[in-house]
Amino acid sequence: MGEIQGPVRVRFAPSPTGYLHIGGVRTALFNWLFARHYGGQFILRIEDTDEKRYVPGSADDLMASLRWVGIDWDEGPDIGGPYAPYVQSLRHEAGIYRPFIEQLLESGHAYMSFTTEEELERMRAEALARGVKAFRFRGPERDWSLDRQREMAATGRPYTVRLKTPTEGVTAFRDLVRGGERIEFKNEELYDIVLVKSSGMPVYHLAHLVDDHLMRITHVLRSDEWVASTPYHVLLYQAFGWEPPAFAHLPPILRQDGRGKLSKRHDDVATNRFWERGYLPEAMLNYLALQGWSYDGYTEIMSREELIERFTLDRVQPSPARWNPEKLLDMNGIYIRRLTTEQLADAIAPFLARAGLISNPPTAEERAYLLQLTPLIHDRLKELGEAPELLEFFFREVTYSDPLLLVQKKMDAATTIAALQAAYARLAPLEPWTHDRLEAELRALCEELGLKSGQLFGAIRVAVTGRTVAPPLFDTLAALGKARTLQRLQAAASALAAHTEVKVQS
RNA sequence: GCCCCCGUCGUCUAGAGGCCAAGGACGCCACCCUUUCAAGGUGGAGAUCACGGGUUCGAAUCCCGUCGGGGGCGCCA
Repeated sequence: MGEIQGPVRVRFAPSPTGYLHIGGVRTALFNWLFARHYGGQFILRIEDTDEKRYVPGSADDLMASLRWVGIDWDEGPDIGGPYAPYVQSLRHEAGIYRPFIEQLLESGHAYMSFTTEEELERMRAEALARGVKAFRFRGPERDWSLDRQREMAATGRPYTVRLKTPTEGVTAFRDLVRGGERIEFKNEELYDIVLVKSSGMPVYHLAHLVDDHLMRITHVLRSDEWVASTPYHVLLYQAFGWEPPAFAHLPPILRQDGRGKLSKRHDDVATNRFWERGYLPEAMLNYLALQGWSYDGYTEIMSREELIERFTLDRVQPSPARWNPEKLLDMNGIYIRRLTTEQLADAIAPFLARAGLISNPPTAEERAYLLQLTPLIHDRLKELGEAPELLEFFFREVTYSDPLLLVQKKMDAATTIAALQAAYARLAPLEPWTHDRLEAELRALCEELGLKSGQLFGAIRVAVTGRTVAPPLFDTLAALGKARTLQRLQAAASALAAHTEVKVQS
């Protein structure tokens, strides 16, 4: 096994049962990278044969999630294609699966099973009670003639169609992720799976396989949890007399604690949550590509194009990866730092608007101001959603919930108030109000007052921003403007005075 | 329970018999830079390559067993 040759067609076939989580995006991504690397096609197909778990709107959400990270498809439910439709319920309505079911019945590879769900349930429970290790159901009808099956069906008894699995021998397939190694199952350990529900709706096993064949899928890259059902698929390909595709089972992404697979219930991993919090799609794409795949021992930051160029199946890891939000966060920071000021400003604008700090879309003045503020937080941002918090004091008045924060090391309320007032006096006449002039004046003031820069600047920082952690001071003052700076110096001094009942000299 | 898959620093990984007294990244710690926080720079702790047997002159790399983890055992996908 080695080189992949010939045209490549792969698909991502999610079921619309809720939000797409990042594990699903990873599976889609590997398929997409594989298709793009070999110049093949990537197909999106919606597998909605489970009427019970269907969640309206989730197909749209899932497509939005894929588009967000930049995954596009060559054929799909929204854009059609030569094998349309790309939604299984629609294909079922169009009668696409019917002849194939008929074929299986005729050839004796499948049979009508009249055992009801309730009976099955009871049998399972009894078997368990008897201490049977594994309940492997094979219906008595598997030995009936097709005519007899049809007669029974004609009486109106509901039935399912089951695959008549062999009871001896082995079924095997090769897996590209494991270097083309053979994975083998004993047929006696299989059971007669349902192919068509009593409602007449085909089940995943049948539908996906017929579709893959009809759509000329060459490689099936899917999550690891499918290896156990692959022998059934192999058996089905044999029953139809079709050439099976190549299989590649991708390692799962485990929860952070390693206990089980990632799930929406336990982990905050719905894809749309990441754009809400301000993750860059490039960062997500890059992070996800590294979950189970690597290029070499040291290259991590790779563009979409580099990923496409470098992605091959032989570098996909068979062992599970583990969800690591800290690594993603770090990577997001890297991608944010690579943005230009303009790009970042435009990226954070919606977040500021949502926080009510600016309008949506921003006015020309707001955008200009934002362009001035963006460099102050550029290196400090890891999620775009943090921007409103970091920038809030530029848009709203500050309050001093704890005035004692104004007091720096080795200072007290009195000296702090004096320092703030001295700063006020020093800056009031300052013209022009620029970074360099502010720095020169305030450094000189440190000398005069006999204060360390940390002390004076710290006090001013809290006075002007209302917080102990903020962007660099002179940039902040310059961006804030003279009027507001002076007003806040005064307000802070008063607040501290009121709080400590120190008398303010006027 | 049965079947299948997997097993290198806490985490993601490099490693395809000698270049490995195991390299990179995240996280962690320290120092430098510095007005706070970041960013950046430098350094550090952290893996007897799950364990035990083989094969071989030589094994993280090959084989077997054990243990551990994960997955599957549905008229869900």
